[in-house]
Amino acid sequence: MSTAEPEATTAINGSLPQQRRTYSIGELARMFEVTPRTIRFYEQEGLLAPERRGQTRIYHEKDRVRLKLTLRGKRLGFSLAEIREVIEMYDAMPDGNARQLKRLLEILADKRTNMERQLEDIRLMQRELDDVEMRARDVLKRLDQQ
Amino acid sequence: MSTAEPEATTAINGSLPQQRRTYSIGELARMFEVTPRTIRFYEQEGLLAPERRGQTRIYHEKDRVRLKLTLRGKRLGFSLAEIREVIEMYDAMPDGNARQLKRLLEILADKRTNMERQLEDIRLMQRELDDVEMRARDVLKRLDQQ
DNA sequence: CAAGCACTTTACGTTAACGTCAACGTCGTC
DNA sequence: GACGACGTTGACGTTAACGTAAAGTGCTTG
Repeated sequence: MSTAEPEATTAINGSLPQQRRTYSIGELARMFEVTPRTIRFYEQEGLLAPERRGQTRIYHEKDRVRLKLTLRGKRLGFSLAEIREVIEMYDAMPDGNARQLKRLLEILADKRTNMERQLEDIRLMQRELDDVEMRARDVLKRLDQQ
Repeated sequence: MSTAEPEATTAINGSLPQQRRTYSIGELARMFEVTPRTIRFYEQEGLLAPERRGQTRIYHEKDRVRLKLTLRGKRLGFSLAEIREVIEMYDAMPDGNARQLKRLLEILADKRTNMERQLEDIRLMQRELDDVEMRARDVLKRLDQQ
């Protein structure tokens, strides 16, 4: 459970007209505080598909956004396989058939209930933390008074 | 990411005066939709410490609450080691020295920022889902019209 | 041109969190 | 008293998500 994420983005394809900014694997790795190994692994798992210049990988905005979404998904406890499933369906959307699209909507609904669940969990967990903290402060105060 | 959790509880020690309800490992496993193996594993990792009647494990309310908190923690992406750390410190609280208590408060603060992070992630993720769903419905509608 | 740096692939290693299987004990009951 | 349901302890297997090490490519900089 780390702590990194540059700026905000809107949709899954952060497609402002044509920012011709590209990134090397090292740059991207530093941006998100992961190792290049991790990024290559995500590619191997079908989560990224960067351009190639010869051997070397070239990452565009699209790839950066995908990586960001992937890491966010991970922090929320999704497996890479689950994340890939959504990404793949999203990519297949334009020419997706009705059955596929409906399947996508199902998955999305699923993720949604998952999010709701987590919200509830977080609220409950925050209460526990409140409770434990109160007691700890209490004991501390008593120690001070002696 | 499963879906189970019986009723609500207040503090880490759901200590209503004396509910003399106990549970077998199988009962507990069914309640929370985990396997007995999982529960034994949590014990081995120091997250549970049930009473023993001969060979057999006897679980009380306290154990049930711990298990619940453990599973909730897991859903929020905490490792078993992290969860144990909090539980251990909580147990050591009554006679904990100041240093330990302050360390506990630090950990709690840490978990808190973590929760905040997750809340933000969830909000962002929900927007992505909104976005993807909209587009999917859009494509579907177009397919219907043809 | 040698050194250094960033990149590449291949392949084996590692950790967490269980699953699975064997081999056994202990009830209640048919 | 055999059977089934439930419990027990090992011990080994498995999966996801990388880490790590080896060995090579390609640029550019002193």
